[in-house]
Amino acid sequence: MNKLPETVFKALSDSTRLRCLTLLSLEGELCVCELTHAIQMPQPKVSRHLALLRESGIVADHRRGQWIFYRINPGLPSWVRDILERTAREIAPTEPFVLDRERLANMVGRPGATCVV
Amino acid sequence: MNKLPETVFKALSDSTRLRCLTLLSLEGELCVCELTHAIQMPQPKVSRHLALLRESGIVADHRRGQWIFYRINPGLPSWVRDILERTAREIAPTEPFVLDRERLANMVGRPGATCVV
DNA sequence: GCAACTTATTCATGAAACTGAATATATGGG
DNA sequence: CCCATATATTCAGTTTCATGAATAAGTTGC
Repeated sequence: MNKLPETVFKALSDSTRLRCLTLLSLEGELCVCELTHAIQMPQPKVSRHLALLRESGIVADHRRGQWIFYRINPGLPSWVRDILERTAREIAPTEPFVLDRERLANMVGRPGATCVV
Repeated sequence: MNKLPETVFKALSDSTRLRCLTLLSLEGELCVCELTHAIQMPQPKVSRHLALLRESGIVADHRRGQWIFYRINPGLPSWVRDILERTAREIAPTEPFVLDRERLANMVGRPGATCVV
C-alpha cells in the first residue's frame, strides 16, 4: 500500500511547511536561516518542520560549511514535483507568500547559495 | 489571509478522503452508499469525512430522492481542480484505488446517477 | 402511520500533531 | 581552546483529528 500521496499532502497542509516549500520551489535552494528570516518564525520551529519534510522525502538537504541548504527533493515522482510547482506558482501572488519573498530578497548577509555566480 | 491551500491539502491527507475524492474525480458523481460500498468503510465514517469535505468547500452535494450525491465542487479554483484531477489520474492505477473502482463497477443496484441518460 | 432504506450526528476515547522554551550539537575563526 | 553562529533535538502542554458504537433524521412506498 503506497502512502506517498497522503504524505505529500500532509506536508502541504501546514502553513509553516507550505511557506517553506513555496519559497524552496520558487527560489531553488535555501538555508535554514534564510527560511527563518523570510517567514519570521522561531528557528527551532522551522527546523522541526524541515526535519519532518526531510524524513518524508519531500525535501533534500546538504551541508555547505556552516549552513545546511534545503531544496525540493529532485527524486520525487514528476507528478508530485508538478503539484508542488503548480501550487507555489498559484499561491505566490497572495499573502503571506509575497511578503515572505520580499523579506528574503531584502535579507542582508545571505549565504548567497542562489546568487548568480 | 487565504487558507484554501492548507484546507485542500488537509482534505487530501487522509486516506479515506483521498479514496472518496479519487472516486469522485474519476467517476463524476456518486452517492454515499456507492462510496461506502466501493471503499468498504462503515457508513458513518464515510459520512463524516464527506461532511468535512463539504464544509471545506471541496465537494458539493445534492439530494435526489433517497440518495445524496456528491461531486467535486465545480466552483473550486481551476488550479485546485487540476490538482485533484492530476492526483486522481496518477494514483488510479495503484492500490487501493484500483480495487475501489472494481467494487464500484460490480456493485448491484446502483442508483445509476452516472448512467448514460 | 409504519417499515425499509439512506444518510447524518453525537459521544467518548485514543492517537497524532503543533508549539514555546530550553538545551544540545556542529562548524568556523581567532 | 573559546566564542559566535547555525542548526537540531528534547520536553511538556494543548489542541486537533480519526474512530467505533450508538442513535437520530429524512425519504419512499404501502
